[in-house]
Amino acid sequence: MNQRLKSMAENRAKLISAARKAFAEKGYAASSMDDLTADVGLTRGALYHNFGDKRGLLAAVVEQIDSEMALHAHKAGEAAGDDWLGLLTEGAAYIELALVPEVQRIVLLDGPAVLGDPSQWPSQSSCLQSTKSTVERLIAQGKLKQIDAEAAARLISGAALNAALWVAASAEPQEVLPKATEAFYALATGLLKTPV
Amino acid sequence: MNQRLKSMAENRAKLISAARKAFAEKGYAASSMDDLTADVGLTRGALYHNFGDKRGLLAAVVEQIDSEMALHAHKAGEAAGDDWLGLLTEGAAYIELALVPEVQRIVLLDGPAVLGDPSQWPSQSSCLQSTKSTVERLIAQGKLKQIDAEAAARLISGAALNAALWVAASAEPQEVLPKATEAFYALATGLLKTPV
DNA sequence: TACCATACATACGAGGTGTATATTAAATTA
DNA sequence: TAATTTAATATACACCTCGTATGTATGGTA
Repeated sequence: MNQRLKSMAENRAKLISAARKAFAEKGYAASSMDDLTADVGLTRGALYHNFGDKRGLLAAVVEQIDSEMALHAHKAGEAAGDDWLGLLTEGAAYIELALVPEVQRIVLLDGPAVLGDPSQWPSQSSCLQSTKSTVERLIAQGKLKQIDAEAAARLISGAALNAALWVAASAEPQEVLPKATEAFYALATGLLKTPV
Repeated sequence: MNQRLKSMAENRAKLISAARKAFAEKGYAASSMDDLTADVGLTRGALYHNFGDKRGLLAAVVEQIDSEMALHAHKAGEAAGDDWLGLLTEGAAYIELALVPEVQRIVLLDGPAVLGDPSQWPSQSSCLQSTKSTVERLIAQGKLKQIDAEAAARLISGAALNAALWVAASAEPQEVLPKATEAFYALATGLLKTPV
C-alpha cells in the first residue's frame, strides 16, 4: 500500500501541472482532455478516476493556484508590520498577482464562469478571512469606521482585483500600475476614521 | 429591399431574445444552438448567417444587456443632480443591477470568460467613459484628490460590481445589500479631498 | 502462490459545433 | 410580367469532445 499511492499522487500532480499549462494557454473550454492526458503519457481513464470530470480537474487547479496566491498575499501583508499598512500591502500584492497570465485566465476568468462564485472556494475564503480579521482588528483599534468587516474586506479585495485586471489588459502595464495602486490607496483611505 | 431586411431584423431579434433566456438559465456552454434556434422556429442556418458563430451571438446579447445597464445607471446618476451624489448613485445602481440573474450569469460570468476583458466592450467602455468624465469634473471642481480619472472610475465601478456579486451570491440578499452599499459609500469617500 | 482490489486503458455512444451545399423567396431588370 | 440574380435560410455532413461502461494488468495481501 505504498507504491500505488505514490504513483497515484505522481499522476495527479502530472495532470494538474499539465492542466495549469493548457488552461492558461488555451482556456478551459478549448482544452482537450485527450490531448492533455496524452501529453503526460496517460489517458482520460486516469483523469476521470482521479478528478471525476473536467470541472473537477479545474477545481483542483484553481485550488492550487489560489492557495499559492493567498499565501503570497498574506505573507506580503504580514511583513508590513502595521495592520493598516498590511491591508494596503496585501491589496497591492493582489494587484500584482493578477498580472500573471495563469492567474488571470484560470482564476479570474474561467474559474468563476465554470465553478461559480469565487467567494465560496475554500482557499479564497480563507484569504478573505485573513483580510477580514485584519479589518476587524483595525475597527477595534478605532482606526477604521464602524462598518461591516466582511463588506469592507470584500470591496477592498474587489477593487484590488479590478485594478489588476485593468493593469493586465492595458497595453502598457508598467505605466498603468502606479496609477492603479495610487487610486487603490486613495479609495482605501475612505475606510479610515481619520483620513491621512 | 424592404421585406427582406425587415424579416432579417425580426429573426435577429428573435434569436437574441431566445439566447438571453437560454444563456441566463443554462449558461453559455450548456446552451445548444440547435435547441435555441428551434425554439423560435428557425435552424442554425439563420444563426450562423447572422452572427458568424456561437460567440457572435453571445457578443450581440452582451451588447444589448450591457447598453441597457449603462443607460439605466447613467440615468440614475443624472437624476441625482449633484456630481458627487451622482457618482455614488450610479455605483449603487450598478450594485442593484447585478442582482438580476441575467446580468450576473451572462455579463459578469460567461461574458468575460468567452469574450475577454469587459473594458474592451463598446457599451461597457461608453459607460465607463461617463463615470470617468464625472470624475474629471469633480477633480476640476477641486472636490476629489488629483488622481488618475480613469483609474478612479475603474476602481469605483469595480468595487460596485464586486459588492453586487457578493450580494447576489449571498443567502440573504436583502440583508446584505445595505451593508454592501454602506461599505461602498465609505470607500468612495476616500476619493474626496475633504472627507465628509 | 493464489486471490482480490483498484488504478488505468480501451471502446462506445450521444451530442455539439462549424461548414458546404441545396433551396426558396424576394428584389431587380428587361 | 417574366426571367434572372441575389441572398437568407434549411439541410446534410464531417469532425471533435465528453462521459461512461467495460476490460486489463499490477501491486498488495492472505
